[in-house]
Amino acid sequence: MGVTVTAASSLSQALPSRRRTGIPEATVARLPLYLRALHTLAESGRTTVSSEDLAEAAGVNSAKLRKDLSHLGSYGTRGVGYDVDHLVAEISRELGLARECSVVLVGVGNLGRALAGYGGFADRGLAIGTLLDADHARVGEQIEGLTVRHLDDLAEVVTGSSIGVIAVPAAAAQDVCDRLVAAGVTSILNFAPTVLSVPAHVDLRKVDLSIELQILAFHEHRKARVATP
Amino acid sequence: MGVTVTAASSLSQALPSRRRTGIPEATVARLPLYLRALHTLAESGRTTVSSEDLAEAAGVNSAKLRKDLSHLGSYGTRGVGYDVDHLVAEISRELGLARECSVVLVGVGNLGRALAGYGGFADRGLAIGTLLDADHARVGEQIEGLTVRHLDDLAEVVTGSSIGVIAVPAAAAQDVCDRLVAAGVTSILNFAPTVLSVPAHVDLRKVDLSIELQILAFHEHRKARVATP
DNA sequence: CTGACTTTGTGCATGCGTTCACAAGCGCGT
DNA sequence: ACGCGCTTGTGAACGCATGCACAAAGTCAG
Repeated sequence: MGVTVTAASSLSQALPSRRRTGIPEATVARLPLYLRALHTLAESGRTTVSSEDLAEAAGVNSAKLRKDLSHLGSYGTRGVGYDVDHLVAEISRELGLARECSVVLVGVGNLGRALAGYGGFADRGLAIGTLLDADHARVGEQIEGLTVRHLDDLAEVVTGSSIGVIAVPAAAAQDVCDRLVAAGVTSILNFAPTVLSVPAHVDLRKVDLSIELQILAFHEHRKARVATP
Repeated sequence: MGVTVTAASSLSQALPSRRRTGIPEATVARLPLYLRALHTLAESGRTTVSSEDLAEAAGVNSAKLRKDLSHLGSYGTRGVGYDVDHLVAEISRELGLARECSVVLVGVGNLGRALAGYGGFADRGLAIGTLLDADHARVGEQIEGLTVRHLDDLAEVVTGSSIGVIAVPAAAAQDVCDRLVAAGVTSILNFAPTVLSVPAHVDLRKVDLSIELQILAFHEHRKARVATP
């Protein structure tokens, strides 16, 4: 207890974990953290930052931070630290945030709306590009500056490399998933509480909003159990 | 590619990972997965299930599943499999879902509303108990059968072991967090894209909705890069 | 120019998690 | 009763990730 845990990933299905790039999966999972911390620092006027300070801002160990950054290359200056802007650029480049990687969000219920407006998304570079919904009543609605289009328009909005985000009820998730795949999407992020199946060439990740809460409940339960054995 | 990754946790700050209980943190993170799969199976009428089948339903390796379950005890029958209902009961008990662990959700914006109605939460046992918001205009509103109360009522709704969920804008998160701590909450789940600081005795976990998307972008980027070197 | 201080980058050891592979155990048909 | 086949539970090996501790490298003052 008393330890801040940043939940984020790597309950992986054990991908060889470092597929071809020399960058470990665990490091990739932390890069977004560093990126956000760097943006915050940049806004407060910092131009350089030491691994110690950046690590604290991101909530990780400084040794881990340095090792993570070393996988990208040697972008620090000994005795000084890292140049904030330069590091932002390098991490963004590595994550592929510079390219216009269009994100298609399906489902503009509460969760979809929340995602569209999530502060963390637009960390310069990776913003939701299209909103779709199967409900005709919602088509035409304006959300965060975007107009909701119908799911049937999917084929028109999918470009070369698109990422699909599923934020629909569990019952509709597999159908939406299939349509995304049919439209040529090869990377899908699923927020619906269901296990989806996709062809072998598609990358599927899943975010379950309730898992972290249940983990927390476990610890709370354990605490109570230790107190009264 | 073509591998389904279930994102869920354990980018921990390296807690000794197995604090006192004999149950590894990685296993705890997967128990909710099994629980959901079991509920689905139960609804479709299955009474027993083999590790192979359950593993597929949950999207994990069968060996991993067996090892995970073995940490709870020997609840399987060799040659047959596991009794679905019994296993549900055991996992729920272990996670502390049986106790009425009241969950207090602060912030009923889009994200808060999405959480309140999230299909996965109410997997029998762990439901949101209270909705709070700092905006007087939202107080009194009915959401998912609950009435929104004002944040100032915090002290009245916090019971013995409560879990606090923060679903407010980043700028307000630290303030809400402090108020939760002051009210005696010792387990907090943060959905706001900010690093929060808490006293040593408080358990803080963080869910960042954008991280998974950025990881996916990385893989998509890498795929594109390999294709055109 | 030199020397002392600061901070990066990394070799190494340790521990956790995953996976394989198999023995132990249980039910069922005969 | 008894063996056959199926499934669990686990011992052991491997690999990844983490964290320590230090050498390399650069800055800044004088």
